[in-house]
Amino acid sequence: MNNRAPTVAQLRAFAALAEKLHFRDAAAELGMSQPALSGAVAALEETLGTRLVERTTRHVLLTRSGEAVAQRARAVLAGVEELAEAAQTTGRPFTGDLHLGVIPTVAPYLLPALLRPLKARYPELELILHEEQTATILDGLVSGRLDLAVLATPVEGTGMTGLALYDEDFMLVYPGDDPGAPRGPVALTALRELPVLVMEEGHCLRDQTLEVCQEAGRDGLASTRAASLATLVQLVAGGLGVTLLPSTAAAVEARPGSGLGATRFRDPAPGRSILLVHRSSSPRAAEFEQLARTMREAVKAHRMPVRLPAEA
Amino acid sequence: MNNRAPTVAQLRAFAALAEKLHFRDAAAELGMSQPALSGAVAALEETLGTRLVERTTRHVLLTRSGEAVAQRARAVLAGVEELAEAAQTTGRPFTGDLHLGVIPTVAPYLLPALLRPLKARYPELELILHEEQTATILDGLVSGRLDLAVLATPVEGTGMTGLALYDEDFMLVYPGDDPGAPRGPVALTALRELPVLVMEEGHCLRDQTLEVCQEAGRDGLASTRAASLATLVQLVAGGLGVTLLPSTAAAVEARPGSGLGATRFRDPAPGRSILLVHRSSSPRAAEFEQLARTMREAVKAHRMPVRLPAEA
DNA sequence: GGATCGTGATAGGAGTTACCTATGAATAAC
DNA sequence: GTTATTCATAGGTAACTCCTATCACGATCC
Repeated sequence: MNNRAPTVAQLRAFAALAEKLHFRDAAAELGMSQPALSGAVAALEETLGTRLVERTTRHVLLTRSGEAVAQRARAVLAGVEELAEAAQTTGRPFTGDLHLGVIPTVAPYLLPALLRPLKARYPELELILHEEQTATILDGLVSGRLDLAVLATPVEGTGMTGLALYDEDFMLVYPGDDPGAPRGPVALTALRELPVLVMEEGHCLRDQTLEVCQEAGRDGLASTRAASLATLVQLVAGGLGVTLLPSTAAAVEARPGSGLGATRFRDPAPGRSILLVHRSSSPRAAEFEQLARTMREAVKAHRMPVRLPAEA
Repeated sequence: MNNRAPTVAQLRAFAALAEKLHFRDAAAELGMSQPALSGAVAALEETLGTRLVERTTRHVLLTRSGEAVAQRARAVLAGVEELAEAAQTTGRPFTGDLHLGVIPTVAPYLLPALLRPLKARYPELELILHEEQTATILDGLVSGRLDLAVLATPVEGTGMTGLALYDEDFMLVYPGDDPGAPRGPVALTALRELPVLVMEEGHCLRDQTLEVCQEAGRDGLASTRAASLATLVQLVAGGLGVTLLPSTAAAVEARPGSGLGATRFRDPAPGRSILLVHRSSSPRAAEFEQLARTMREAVKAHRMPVRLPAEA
């Protein structure tokens, strides 16, 4: 007794036979020999445990089971066809949903430059934004919840590939009416004398700021911690201290009339690199590289205060 | 390049993997080895021309195509399952539609005896009646429009199998007020002197009557031809002649008070056999034989004026 | 009525496929 | 560094599918 499931080939064979009601013609249409079709149909009958066709040298008739099976076989074959087509369609690059994670200290300054050009160039791409902290984003990438992410160095996740988008320097941001405001680039060591405010835990900008401070020889920090970059800026404006902001953020937050001032550091200025990150195992690596190129072009076109990688 | 269609086994393999997201576990559930599953999924990807899963030693993730394909694969597999089940269900004997052809000179006298017992015994059987002439019925059997038929001998169709239901004698039917009405069984030769009315062409009763008349030594016939048996009876009642009717019909049409008389012929009396006919190639032969037995029982229970085959 | 044509089933053999066991490569976790 | 877990690969065997050639049966034709 054949105990296995029907085969697509068998269903295809039977469907053709059900349509033509003639073994030779059906076999010819399928591009197979008549005995092969005969065997396939016989195997299907064996599998299903029912006679599907009444064969005579005179005529081929479908049994009741045959009628029922033929109908469903057509449906199944259509489903397989649709499946094959869906596999192609869904896999097309630059189409469909793309879940993009972006860290909060980059999102508000980068996305305005990106969204319009991306939509223009890839109209079928549905960008779904997730503004989350680095750890959450990495977890999302690993689990498949996210396809792609914009993160800042260092990225410590394993199995991740980062494509350089741009580098940005940190700038010193201080209250706009500060009488001791610097008039030119300042040395990193200036941080030793200043009350540096940072964001709360979890934000990578916090860790980056701490690292810079440590490098500058500063130990303690003001205890106040801002939950968001907007709050941090308000604290500085309120005179509670200074802070470090990436140039893209500083350009916006310390713009003329904002009540804040910003100045660069002397070379070598501290900074961070912004990367487009995806799972190394992703089959869409090529697509993402192309996407990174487009993003760099958009950044350049938007005249963001950053350094682009050499190639761009 | 693999150019063929996906296999049910491949879809099953991929569906299991999509559910478990773990090659070993999925393979175990399918009762196959992990390499076999690995190969099956790889083959499916090759066939579809798309990466379906992102594999790492750490995790297995579905690509977008993978998600789409998994969903449709489940649908296809459900369809196959349903198909297999439908094949069983539809093939069950004594269930579903059964197209039964019955000749007009039998239908009104046999069916009252059959329908109730059949419905009682086979409640799931849907008898669909087709009252047609022999030639049409045979054509219907050959083409598959009909599954089964009640015909009278001789049946000349090839590839048909006839199961004897009963034999019925022909009776001489005459006007009830005929002064020369016979008082007992008459000889066949009596037909020579009588104006025998027959039905129009196509009815097998006409051919049978003609044959009996020829045997009796009668040549010409009255030119009037009745389109139906009811008409024929009216013609006889109107005094236009006599006719031959099978005993089952005569018992009804020449019943007391009908204005008609009927008498038997002396042995060997002419008659005809009623058969249950199906295509010899039908896989339902056994079912039909059982049906024939039930019909004979019903005929017997209904006390129809016929002779049943010896076995019954 | 015998020969011929057309039908589907069967036989034998070649090519391919699918599977299993054993092993390899890569990555986490300790 | 070592171990454990994961999926991929290799080699060999068993099974399947398909093809060509032929058979058996029935209808048709001369």
